[in-house]
Amino acid sequence: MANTKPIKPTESELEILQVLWDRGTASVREVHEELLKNKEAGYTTTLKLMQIMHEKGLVKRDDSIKTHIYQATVSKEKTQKHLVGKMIDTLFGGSPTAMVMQALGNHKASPEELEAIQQMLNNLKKQ
Amino acid sequence: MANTKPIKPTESELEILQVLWDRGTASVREVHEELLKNKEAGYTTTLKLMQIMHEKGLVKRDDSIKTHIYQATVSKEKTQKHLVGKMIDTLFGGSPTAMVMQALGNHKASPEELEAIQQMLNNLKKQ
DNA sequence: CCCAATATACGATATCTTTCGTAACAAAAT
DNA sequence: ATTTTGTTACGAAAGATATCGTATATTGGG
Repeated sequence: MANTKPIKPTESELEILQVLWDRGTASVREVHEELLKNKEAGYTTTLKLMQIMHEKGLVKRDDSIKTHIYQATVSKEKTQKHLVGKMIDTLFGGSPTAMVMQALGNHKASPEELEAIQQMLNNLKKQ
Repeated sequence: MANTKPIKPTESELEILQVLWDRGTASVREVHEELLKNKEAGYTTTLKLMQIMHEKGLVKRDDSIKTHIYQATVSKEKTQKHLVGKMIDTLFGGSPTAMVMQALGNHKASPEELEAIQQMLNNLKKQ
């Protein structure tokens, strides 16, 4: 039942996944253009990365047409959960609270967001 | 003023730093024994890693005696802050709240811990 | 003094990640 | 039809990480 693949996307793969999660589907060109907003990179570099991600099963693609269309096969939520869990283990001694406190203490959140967290806390306490 | 070194310990380096943060100081042997509890590895592997960390400046050491004694030069808090910030950026679109919600939603915390977070939220809202 | 045990140093290797040049091909424009 | 443009495929190389074998030194016990 448990998902047997502990997929650990690399830094670069994560950047690409972000774009795919955002857009649902995208061509290499589209992903590449998006990446260029944040950093320098050659087109074939992006292409190669996406081909490797395809081999690894991180993405699937429709190659029935010339310009292949890619799509993530791993969900954003699952990936977040996995990586956050890992960080809690390796950097916060297994305490999610320690991490939450760290995040709240060092990274500003708006009053609205704080309110949202408040709500969630209340729900958790009720259970 | 700004710290110019963008410290990014690798996975293995982080495991070693954990031990050093915990004990304050430790020899290679001591670190190695600790690592063995969680995974297989050769002694010289640990040694080499710590030597590299020394070159990088992640640790300092007292080598006036035969058995060198190591100590972390980067603080646990700073490292946590840095890596959490990075994760927020690359995986949560820059929203610390999104990350907090994820952490709270997927990783159990005790009522006491929830209370602690509650307190912190209240303080943040006052400001 | 000599040996066994324990350390460090260092180089070699393996693997993973990232980057990019080049070739081949298809489609569109001229 | 020929050229230009845009695309994938592929291989090579650079860089970073991790692992380990071997050599060399130091120390303490016998």
